[in-house]
Amino acid sequence: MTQPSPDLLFKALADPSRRALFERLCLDGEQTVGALTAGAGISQPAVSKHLGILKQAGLVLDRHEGRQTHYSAQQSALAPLVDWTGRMNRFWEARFDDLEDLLKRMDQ
Amino acid sequence: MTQPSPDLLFKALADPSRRALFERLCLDGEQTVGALTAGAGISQPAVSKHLGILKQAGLVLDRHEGRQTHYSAQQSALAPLVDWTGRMNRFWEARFDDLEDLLKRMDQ
DNA sequence: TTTTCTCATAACCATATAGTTATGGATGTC
DNA sequence: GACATCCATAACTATATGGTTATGAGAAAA
Repeated sequence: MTQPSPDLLFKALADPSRRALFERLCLDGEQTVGALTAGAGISQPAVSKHLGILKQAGLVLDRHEGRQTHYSAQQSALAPLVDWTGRMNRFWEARFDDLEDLLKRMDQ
Repeated sequence: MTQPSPDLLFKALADPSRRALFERLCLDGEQTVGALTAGAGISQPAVSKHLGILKQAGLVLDRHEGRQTHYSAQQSALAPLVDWTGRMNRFWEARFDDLEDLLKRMDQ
């Protein structure tokens, strides 16, 4: 199971409809396409397409049961996002530490 | 100073060129447009446009000095992103806790 | 079997987006 | 003043994207 690229994740989550679908799956748990379509303000094919993109990004899992498909959030797929923001902030902290060191040295 | 919306942030960071610019500002610190253009594989106007979008999302600050503009990363703007991923994961943990509770109760 | 239901895909359209070249304004240099 | 440099904006183009309606495949119901 390879890590999804941050690029795929950012792109998948950049769209408000997709983010709303993902959030709903996170908050309310597994849902069928029909249920998700009911809540979203868009057509069923649009929902299916969005779910396909979320799935490709590793953000959701699908489970077929009879004639309906259940989707659920795969929150662990957010890991690369957390890593990325962490990396960006780590450098901020590092440079902040540098600044602190500098100020300390200037104090002495 | 109002929090930038997750939507603006996700959209701003969804583009690889913009993310590369932001990463570079995070890692290497303040840069002029010229310096950034040198590294990026795109034209100077393209870089300027991307920087404009990053600025609108609150991700970068600009500082004018003579005829050049220096851009720097505003990492604190990532806060809404961290919050969002946190919220999505909190619910995961909550439901995980529920599962644990359930298993414990089943054990007794 | 026939019909109905659920979802995915196809085909299409309008708009958004990311890039380009051209240009101009402001600032520094000669 | 004349020229060069740095950046932003304008105008344009090609492609990507998000939506639609139409349709079809597969499973359940009749």
